[in-house]
Amino acid sequence: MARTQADPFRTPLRRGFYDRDPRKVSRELLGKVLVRREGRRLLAARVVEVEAYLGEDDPAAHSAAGRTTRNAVLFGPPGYAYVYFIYGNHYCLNVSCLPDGVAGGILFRAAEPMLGIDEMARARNLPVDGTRDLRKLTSGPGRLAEAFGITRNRDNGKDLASSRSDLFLADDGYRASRILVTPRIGITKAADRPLRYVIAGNAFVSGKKPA
DNA sequence: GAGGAGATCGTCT
DNA sequence: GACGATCTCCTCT
Repeated sequence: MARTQADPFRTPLRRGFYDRDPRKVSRELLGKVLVRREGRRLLAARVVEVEAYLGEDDPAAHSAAGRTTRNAVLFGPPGYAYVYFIYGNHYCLNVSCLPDGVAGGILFRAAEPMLGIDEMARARNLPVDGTRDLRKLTSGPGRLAEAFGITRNRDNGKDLASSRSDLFLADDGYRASRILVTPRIGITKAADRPLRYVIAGNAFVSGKKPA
C-alpha cells in the first residue's frame, strides 16, 4: 500500500512499537528519527546508535536494584522518556519498553543531525557556521541530549507515543543497510553483553571511527 | 592522535 | 560519603 510521506516528522511511532523486548526495539529504532517540535521550530536527527537495558536481571541497568523514584519510568508503560542526570554534567535520554510493571529501556547514544542544525549548535554552545564538525553535535548520549535541549525537569516521564508530545520518534521510511552489535560503552557491570546496536559505517556513531 | 584526569551533583548506601 | 549508561581539556608523543 502506497503511503504518503508528506510530513514524516509529524507522526510518532505508536506505543505498541515499544511494547516488546528492548533488544528487538533497539534494532528497529536504528534509522528512525528523533524529533523535537516546539511551535514552528523543528529539530530532527536520525538515530544511529542505541543500547538496550533489560531490567532487574541486567546488572548494568538502573532498574537492577528495583524500583525507586528515580527510575520509576522504566517500570511504567512503554513509550515514555526516562531522563537521568549523570557525572554532575550530563543528561541522557532513554525510552521505556515492555508492558507496565516490567522494567526495560533503551539509551539513545548517537544520532545524525537532519533539521535544526544551527539550533542544535547553539544548544551545545558550539559555533554556528559552516565549518563546524557535525559529529560534535549529537555523537554521544550527553551531547545528543544537550543538542535537543533535553533535561530531567522538562522531559522525564514524557509520553513519546503521543501525537501531542513535542518529543517523539518518527519513521521517514529509511532502513538501515547493516546493523552492528557490540558490547555497551561506559559501564563496568555486565560490560561484555552484546547490547549496543549501531548502523555499520555511519560517521555519527560515538567513539573512535572504525578503521 | 592518544591517553589521562577533572568537573560536578543527584541518587542510593 | 561514594560513585556513575560522560565530555572536555590538557599534556605528551
